[in-house]
Amino acid sequence: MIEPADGVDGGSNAARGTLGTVRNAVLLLDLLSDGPAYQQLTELAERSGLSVPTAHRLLRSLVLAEIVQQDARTSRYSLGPEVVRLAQRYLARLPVLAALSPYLVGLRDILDSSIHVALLARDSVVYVDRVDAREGGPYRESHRVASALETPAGRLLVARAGDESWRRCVAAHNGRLPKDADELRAELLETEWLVAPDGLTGVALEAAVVVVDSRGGALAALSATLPAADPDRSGEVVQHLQRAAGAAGRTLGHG
Amino acid sequence: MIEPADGVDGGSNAARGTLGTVRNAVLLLDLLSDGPAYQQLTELAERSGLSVPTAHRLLRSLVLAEIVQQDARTSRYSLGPEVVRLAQRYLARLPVLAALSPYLVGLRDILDSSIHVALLARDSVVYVDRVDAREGGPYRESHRVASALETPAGRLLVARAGDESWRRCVAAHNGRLPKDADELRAELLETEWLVAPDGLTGVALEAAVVVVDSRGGALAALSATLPAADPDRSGEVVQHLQRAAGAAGRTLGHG
DNA sequence: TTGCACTTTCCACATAGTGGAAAGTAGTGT
DNA sequence: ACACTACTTTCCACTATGTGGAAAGTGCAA
Repeated sequence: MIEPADGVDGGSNAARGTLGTVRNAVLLLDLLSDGPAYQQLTELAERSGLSVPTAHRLLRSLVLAEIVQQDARTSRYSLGPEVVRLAQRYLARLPVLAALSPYLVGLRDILDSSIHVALLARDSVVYVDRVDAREGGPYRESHRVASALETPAGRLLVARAGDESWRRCVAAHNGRLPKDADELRAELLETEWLVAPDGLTGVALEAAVVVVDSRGGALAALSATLPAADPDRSGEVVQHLQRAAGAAGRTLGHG
Repeated sequence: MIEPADGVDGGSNAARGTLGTVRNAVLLLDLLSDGPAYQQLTELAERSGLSVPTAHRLLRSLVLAEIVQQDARTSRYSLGPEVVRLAQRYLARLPVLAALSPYLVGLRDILDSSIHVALLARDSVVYVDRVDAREGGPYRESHRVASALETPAGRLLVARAGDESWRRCVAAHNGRLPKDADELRAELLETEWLVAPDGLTGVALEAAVVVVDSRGGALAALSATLPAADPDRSGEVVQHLQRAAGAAGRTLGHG
């Protein structure tokens, strides 16, 4: 009996005609992206529900491709540098980023704040591009990944993503939501912008807007982190962000 | 007979005990990272040497995991957003980046240039972190990936990587090398820094140094792009870069 | 040394992945 | 409108390929 990584068999299985080996491999990658950077084989096997030899073979195959790294000392496994190359090539050819890029430095100079570009990936917001403010704050989190509902940029994006994405994000969100999920989503779909305290520092404010293509799909979020919490500037900041996001969206022909 | 994606069988095969399905899946990811963003199934099948149904199954499995995206209109395939999430989580936990991050803004302010952090991934340099200069030049290439020998940062890194990495990079480099490969490597191992015209614009200069851990392994490269080509400043720039790289390296306990 | 906990290899079994061929789907030109 | 082409997707029998249990290897600690 095999039946890997699937709670209940039968039923309407969306994964029909899909390779179990690939499913298990990405399951391991998922586990490696959680928790500590380097993890033990036996724990990965247990968490994934795979037998130890199977997990070992999968990891070895991924190590050969440099998708996964194995520490020579402890023989623990972690993600490898090849995922960075793949991601970078993806981002380098992503039209939204190219469209936004020319505006970022100008925005920073006008708004005197750090500017970020965020994408939605599964149930996470990832901050993929940034232009740092003139005076850096005490902390600089360079490769931020957060649960989608945790940040303004993420909230705007996930509300505009598909229904399934929304449900996944609500389920994955461990913090408590201020109101009913559907109601929150309706509210998020109303506003064009969002200002909220930065989840990390708590004192700074993050103002976010979305970039939509010609068909109205939300492709990315553009956000500014105001160094001090002076809410009076929010209006001005949002206005500038919206102008840039609109201009960028207009240069995107067909999404 | 199966024998997928392996020119000659027999011999000392390093891939023994390795899953063909995983090998083929990452082969497709590799192909997707080359050439146009969206590619056809048949061409991917041909380029990979896999049969069309097999390539289709693999891609479908990867799409299910959002490692790969399929355009609803053209049904062509491209890399998907999940690779970005994985890469970001890898980078967020990479000690070198955390060690370098605090110095970047200061370097930009002193040197009045854009600061970059680059890693080596297979045979490519990827520029994974950046702090943009006060006055942005005309172009801003946000997610740069280049053949390792093309840029100063890459050259320094690959010379210090393993022998096999060096060979791979020399083989992958399509431009022509100024001298014999081994001689070039010896030279690169001598210098602590490198200044060369920026491969992209041609006019700007890129100055690079490496960050080494306590055991002398090269973990990353730190580089500055000088807006105008005034070589007199190179000495000063390199000095500041080295100071930051040294300080960062010292905070890294055991690599 | 013994003991423990983890990683890696071995091997027989049958599951799960394979390729050819056929069916479905768009897009194009006449 | 039609047939024609080019590509994507599904079907199916075959067996190559991936699987899990058990055993061997490795390293660290007492």
